[in-house]
Amino acid sequence: MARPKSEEKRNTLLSVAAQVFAKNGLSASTASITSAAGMAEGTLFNYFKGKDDLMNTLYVEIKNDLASTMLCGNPKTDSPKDVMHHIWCNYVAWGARNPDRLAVLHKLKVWEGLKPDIPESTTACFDELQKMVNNAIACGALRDVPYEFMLAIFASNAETVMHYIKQDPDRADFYTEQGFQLFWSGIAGDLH
Amino acid sequence: MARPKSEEKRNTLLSVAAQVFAKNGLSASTASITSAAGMAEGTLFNYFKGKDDLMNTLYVEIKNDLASTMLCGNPKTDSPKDVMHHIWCNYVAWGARNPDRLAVLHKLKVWEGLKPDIPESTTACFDELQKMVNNAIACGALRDVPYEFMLAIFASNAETVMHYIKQDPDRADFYTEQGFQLFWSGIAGDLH
Amino acid sequence: MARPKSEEKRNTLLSVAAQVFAKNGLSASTASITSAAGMAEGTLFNYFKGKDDLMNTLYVEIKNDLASTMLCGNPKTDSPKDVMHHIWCNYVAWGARNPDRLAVLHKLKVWEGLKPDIPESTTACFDELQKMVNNAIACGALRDVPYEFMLAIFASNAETVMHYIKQDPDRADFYTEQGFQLFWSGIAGDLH
Amino acid sequence: MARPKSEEKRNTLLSVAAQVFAKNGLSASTASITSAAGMAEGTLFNYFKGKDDLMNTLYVEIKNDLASTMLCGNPKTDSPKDVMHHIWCNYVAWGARNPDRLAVLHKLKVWEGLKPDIPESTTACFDELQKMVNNAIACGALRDVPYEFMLAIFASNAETVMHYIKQDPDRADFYTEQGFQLFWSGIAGDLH
DNA sequence: AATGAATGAGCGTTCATTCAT
DNA sequence: GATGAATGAACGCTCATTCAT
Repeated sequence: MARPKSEEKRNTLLSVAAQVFAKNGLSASTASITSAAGMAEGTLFNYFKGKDDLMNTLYVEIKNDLASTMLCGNPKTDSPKDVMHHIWCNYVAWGARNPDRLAVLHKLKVWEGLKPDIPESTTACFDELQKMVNNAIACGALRDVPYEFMLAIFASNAETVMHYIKQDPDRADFYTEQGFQLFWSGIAGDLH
Repeated sequence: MARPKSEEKRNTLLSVAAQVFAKNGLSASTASITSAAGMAEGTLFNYFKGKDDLMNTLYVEIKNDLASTMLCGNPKTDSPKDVMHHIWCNYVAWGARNPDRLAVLHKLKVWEGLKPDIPESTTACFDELQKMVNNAIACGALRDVPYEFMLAIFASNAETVMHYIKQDPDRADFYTEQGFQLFWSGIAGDLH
Repeated sequence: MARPKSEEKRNTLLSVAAQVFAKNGLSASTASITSAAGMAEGTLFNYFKGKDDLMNTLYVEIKNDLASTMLCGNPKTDSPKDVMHHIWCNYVAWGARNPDRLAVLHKLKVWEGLKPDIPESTTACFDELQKMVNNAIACGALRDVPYEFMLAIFASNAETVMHYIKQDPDRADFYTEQGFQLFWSGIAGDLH
Repeated sequence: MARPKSEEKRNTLLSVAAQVFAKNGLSASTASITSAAGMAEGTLFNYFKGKDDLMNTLYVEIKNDLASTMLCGNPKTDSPKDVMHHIWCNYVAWGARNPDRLAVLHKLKVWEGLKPDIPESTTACFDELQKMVNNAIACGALRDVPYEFMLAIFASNAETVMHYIKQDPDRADFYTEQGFQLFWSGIAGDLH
């Protein structure tokens, strides 16, 4: 190979694209991305088939980043509440640390052109969580709610929290804990 | 141009724009909107300063529609739970009835170019609700959570419900009630 | 209508395109055409779906022009030789008068992207000629050669003549007559 | 770069280029050629100064191939008719055997960018033919027509024949002979 | 000599907006 | 007021060419 395609350049493009899209919207030009990345306009197309491909790739990349961050450092505990609290905190902290990536994620989620069915390689990682949740439901520790639905509420509540933290970063911990308690109280079964 | 001749044409443009934006994204051309509305390309600019203006106007219009729908038929009851349940149901039903407008609302919310502080002429309508909530918090009927924050959780949960209803319309009632219970259990104070 | 699409502008575009293509090849940019026509870049696309459409339209337009020119002023005579001589002269004279259009015709004929089956609306005009040729063959006045094949030889010989006239315009008449005699001697049956 | 290492690679490039140009037009990318040839993009530029050079070289190469094929196996006869018939058949047979090269030749002939006067190293081979023709004209065996002009008619008629053979290969012999008779009858002097 | 990633000028096309009718 | 042809800046993308490896 004359010069191998550099993984680093690819990553730079993705991360710069996230910043540019966050700042200027998805309608930001590919030229503005390559220029911000210090590359020639054409270089982007060596790494991605087109703008669409870049955007879809970015979507997957952010979702994977988020998913692995959420599960990172899983505590050795059998308590569903503790496990979910851990994940919750990881989630919210990631959002606070990566406001650009979070913003882009939201934009991409409502983007026409998002390839369907890219998504759920992600959720595979959550198998263990699902098992735990189902067990907890069976023994009455959790309200009998569809797993997917619960997860969606979890996510939307967490993102509401992130939204508030972005506007008022000083009270990050407050919102994080308040939010989780709201979620948990809603979800917890009668036994607790 | 403040009060154009035909209020009807203006409304047609807004409602057609919502459909077109929902289907094809905010990048849909103004020509595709006027064409779908059976008007000439230039006509749009007799009613709106430009595409941006159309979009901002549409955003406000949808938000106002939603707000007034939510409060519509307010039940004569002092129970915060009943009041919120009533609003919740109105909200969810509106979303189920107006999937296009809901979709556009989501797209516009993450649109760069949304004029900030178009704002909350909307929330004025919710003054009474706010008073009720604050009273409920004071007497322990509701968890002590910032009003705005609670509203945001309320909205995001409701929208999660709408999302599920869109995919599985037959279980609309189930999701509506499950969702509200989750929300209410989370929000309710220790007294209940 | 606000301003009707002007047939004149359309014709200007076609004729300027022929000149530009003749001079710079089919790879000439659409911008170079509109600029030479004194119009804005976008205007071309009001009149043609795209560059391909312009080129296909131009091809048809030139062929039709040529065909009607060839048949123009048909002499009242029953002699196949006289009729073909008349057409031959019209053909060659057109080529000498319209070197650009002739050049573009040649370029377009070998252009990938030429829509198939556009062509032969043209040949309909030649029905009478075909009848005459077939009669002449039947009575031995013309060699028994497929009509289409004979026409093709006719055309290619005529274009060879045009080619020579372009390089040596002073001897136009000489080449025209020489060429026709070559063609006619080849095609004539034994009776003549 | 005059004599690159691998003559074979150079020839491969030329012959693959002919196929690709025939199929996709002269606007085919250099990358598509090298890729079809199983080489790296840059390799083409080790053998040719640029795309233009490749195309001009290809033009000359095909013309030389054609010329030597036409004269190949020259029969020991003094009859101009037999000699021309021999050449005619070689010509037509070459075209039927090499439709791609024939197609490219036509495309290149109308290509802007063809270097003028690459020229007629080719025609040198035809010196003997020219002598024979001039003699035949002098003694009345051939019509008194400029040699170059006669050659052009010869070529255009032959190519018309090739065109018909391409569409109807089963009647190749028929068209070949019909075509030659047409040509010869046209060209022959009064003595025959 | 061979490679292919990097380059950036140039292209066809779109589209919000203007304005003559 | 309604129209839609005219406009031209801006875009995504291609591709011949270079050159570090």
